[in-house]
Amino acid sequence: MLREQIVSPSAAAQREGIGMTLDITRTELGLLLTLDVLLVERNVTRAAQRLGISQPALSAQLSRLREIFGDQLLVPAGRGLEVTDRAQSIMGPLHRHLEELISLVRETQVFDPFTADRVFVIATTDYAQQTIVPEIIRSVHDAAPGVVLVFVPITAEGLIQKVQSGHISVVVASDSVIPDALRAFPLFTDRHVMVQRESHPRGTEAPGMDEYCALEHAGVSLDGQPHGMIDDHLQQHGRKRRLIAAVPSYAGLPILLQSSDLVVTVPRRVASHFMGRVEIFPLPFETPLLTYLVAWHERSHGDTGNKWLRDIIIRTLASK
DNA sequence: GGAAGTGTGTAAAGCTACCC
DNA sequence: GGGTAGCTTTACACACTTCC
Repeated sequence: MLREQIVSPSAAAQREGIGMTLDITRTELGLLLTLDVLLVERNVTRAAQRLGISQPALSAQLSRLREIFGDQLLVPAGRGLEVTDRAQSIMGPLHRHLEELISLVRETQVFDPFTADRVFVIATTDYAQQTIVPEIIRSVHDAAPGVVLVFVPITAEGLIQKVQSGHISVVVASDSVIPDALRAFPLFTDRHVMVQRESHPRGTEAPGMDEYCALEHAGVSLDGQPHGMIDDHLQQHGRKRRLIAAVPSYAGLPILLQSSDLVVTVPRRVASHFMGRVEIFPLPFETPLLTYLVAWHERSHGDTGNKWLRDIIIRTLASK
């Protein structure tokens, strides 16, 4: 008989009514997974496909769930199903607890990079995509040929939720981007430099403050605003530079440099990856040090696969 | 070891609501 | 009103566990 109590000191104690009498069965635990999928899909056919069973089988499971909860849980609404108030109240806690159980299982599983076929999603900034992504891909592929890395751009909106839900495995970005709620480990630091094309008419001397502000600049604007961190910093010191154009990505800067007399101010790592011949100068003023981190959510902290990924990113980048 | 009970699966048929 | 989509019910099969 499969139906048995999960938490009980002994069968004898059960018969005697001694010990814990948690009224939940292995079957019901499986049904909770079904319910979780059903509440998301709100469609028996699609939920059955996701769970890899037939639609009637899932319908039977829904029937048992309705019996257990004493509620319809999902009621017909047109051609689909609508959740009841009771199901609505169950939905959040159920999903959270199941996520915790899944994490628990993952924590106990040993991640073997040689045989792993897992997909990791890494959220990065434009900076990382221009500089360190190739190194991460090389290191991961060498160590784990079956692992697939998916890089996605960081969007401030919902970042925490995406990391918390597991849609994003880790975040690689500067400390100004990483939310405090995430665990993080420092990778390296960087500073801004000024870059111009080779044979620029202004010559090859490092610029002074007056010259820097008088030069025509191009920049990167992710949010559509025509000023950034450097402009804010200059403004605090009562200075202003001449920003002529802003492009949405660091990738657009080299062509601007080669085809004009514009100069750009970017992190040194970005400058060192620019195509074409360029000249790099220190800035005539101090800027805050950029600290880059790898960050992850508490729920992934014990996941051996996630830990392996963090370690390989740290090993690859921390020494650079 | 075999019978009985339980859980879960599929196939088929029926019902209901929506769309044209 | 017929076609379609989706859910439920029924009948039956199979696997597994428990009990004798």
